[in-house]
Formats: sequence, structure tokens, C-alpha cells
Amino acid sequence: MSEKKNWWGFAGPVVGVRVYRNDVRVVRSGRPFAGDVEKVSPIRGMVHELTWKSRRRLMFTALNSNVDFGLMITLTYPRVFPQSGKEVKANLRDFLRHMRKRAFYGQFEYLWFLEFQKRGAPHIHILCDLSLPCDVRERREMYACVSMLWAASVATTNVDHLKAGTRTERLRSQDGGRRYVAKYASKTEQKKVPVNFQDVGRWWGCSRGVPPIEPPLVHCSEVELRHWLKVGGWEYLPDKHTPMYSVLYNAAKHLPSDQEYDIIEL
DNA sequence: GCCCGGATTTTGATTTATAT
DNA sequence: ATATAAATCAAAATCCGGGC
Repeated sequence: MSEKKNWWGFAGPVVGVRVYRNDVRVVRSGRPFAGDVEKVSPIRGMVHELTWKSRRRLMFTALNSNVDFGLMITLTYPRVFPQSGKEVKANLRDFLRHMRKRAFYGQFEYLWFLEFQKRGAPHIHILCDLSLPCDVRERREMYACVSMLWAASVATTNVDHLKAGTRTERLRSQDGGRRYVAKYASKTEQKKVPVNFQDVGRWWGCSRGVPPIEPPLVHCSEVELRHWLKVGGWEYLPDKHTPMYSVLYNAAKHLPSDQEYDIIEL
């Protein structure tokens, strides 16, 4: 009796899982295909849109990061705005560098992502781990400081821009930032680049402390994994003929707690 | 403040076997 | 032909510390 095979048929069997804060990665043994094909060096194309692949990476990073994003800063341009991604990124780089250098901010972990407004203007959201001061006056100082840094970064003397260029807001819950990213990443509308805009570059990025550290491998078979997920009530368990995907979203909380695993040190 | 450059991250292209 | 998921590769973009 010939068994049905699919894309995963040439990948190895499930060896274990890595349980992140929110998601679970399935680890398989073996290689997906033999590496004896002649290696060509593909020429990279231009970035045209925010792809689903990129969205998934962003989601994974945000949802599993150990950084708590309590604050969101939104940077906007005035009526006149750059038509090149390089210019936008230069502004962003300046801004982030200045923010990081501020002694009173201490450590500054951030995750930014790019959007385009209807008018075609680029628009950057920055999630970060800063907290707003309780004191009203201090808080205003902070708002002003952020505004000034952004204004300086875009090298503008436009007073209107000073006021309208930034928005600094506290996110309701600890997971508010994560949810915001999920919303951004899962928007069905296409994230295309406006026609006149050049060299978009990356759509999102983060500081080095944001990406989650790889958790230890927890050895298990596919049968065991399916059992745990079923018992745990994970809703998206595929039927027996469909492979377990390499990333199981929102599955972490449906698995048994750490102590019940046989943790293997790396 | 600004610039340089090494380290690291994000990205598109390519690859795999099989079903449609 | 085309779609599929994911691993891999190298290019390009970004990060970040150090020098000025």
C-alpha cells in the first residue's frame, strides 16, 4: 500500500520541539533534500512588497520576544516627505541612535515597522520597552524630547512638524505591542510600495535584544507531540495526513509545563 | 556631533517531490 | 504548468561600537 507523500516526505521525522514564549518550533532530523545540486548564486530582486514570509518572521519575533513593549512611538512626516527608503532609513537610524544614547533611557530595545499612509507618506511605528514617567511634567519632557529627536533626524525646522511628527503612547497591556504587530502583519491588504517611492529596503527591524533566544530542544516523537497538543486543546492540530508545520502558532501554552519535559542541555 | 567598518539580520531566489 | 512549505544561500540592509 503506497502511502501518500507530500512536500515533507523528504524531510526527516519529528525529533523534538523548541517551546518559545508563544509559539512552538518543530524540529526534524535530516535534510529536506540532498545538497549535491550545483550551487548557483541567485541575484536578489528588489523589495516590492511586504511578503507573507516576512510577516511571519515579524510575527514570530514579536510574539516570542522576551522584551515587554510598553510604549509605541509613531513617526510621521509633514506634507513634504521623502520618496526614497534610503532617506527614511537614514532618518530612522539617526533617531534610534539618539534615543539609545540618552542616558536616562538606559537600555533601549525596540522593534520598528514601516507603513505607508494613504497619501503615500512613509510612517514608522516603533515598539519599545521604555516606560512613561508618572510625573506629568517629566512625561511632557519626554514627549518633547522624542519630538525633538525626530525633528532633528529629519533635519527640519518646520514647527508644525515638531508637533505632528511623533506620537508617543503607552500600550494598554504588556502584550499590547505584540498584538499591534500581529495586526500589522496579518492585515490582508497588500503592503505595496507607492509608485513613486524608491528603494524601500526592509519593512521591519529590531534591536539585538529583541529576537528570542533559542530554547533547548525537547525530544519527542510526532505521536507524542500530537498527543500533547490534543490533550492541551490546541485548535489547529492537523489531521494525520497533513504534516505538522515547522512553526505551531500559539501552541506554547497548550503544551505541558517545562518540568514535565526531559530537557536536554545544549 | 559624524563617519567607518565588522557583525548581524532581513530578504528574494532556488531547491526539493508530489498532487492537481 | 502550477502550487506547495521550508531549508538554504548570498546580497543588501541594518546594527552598533569605536574613532575622530
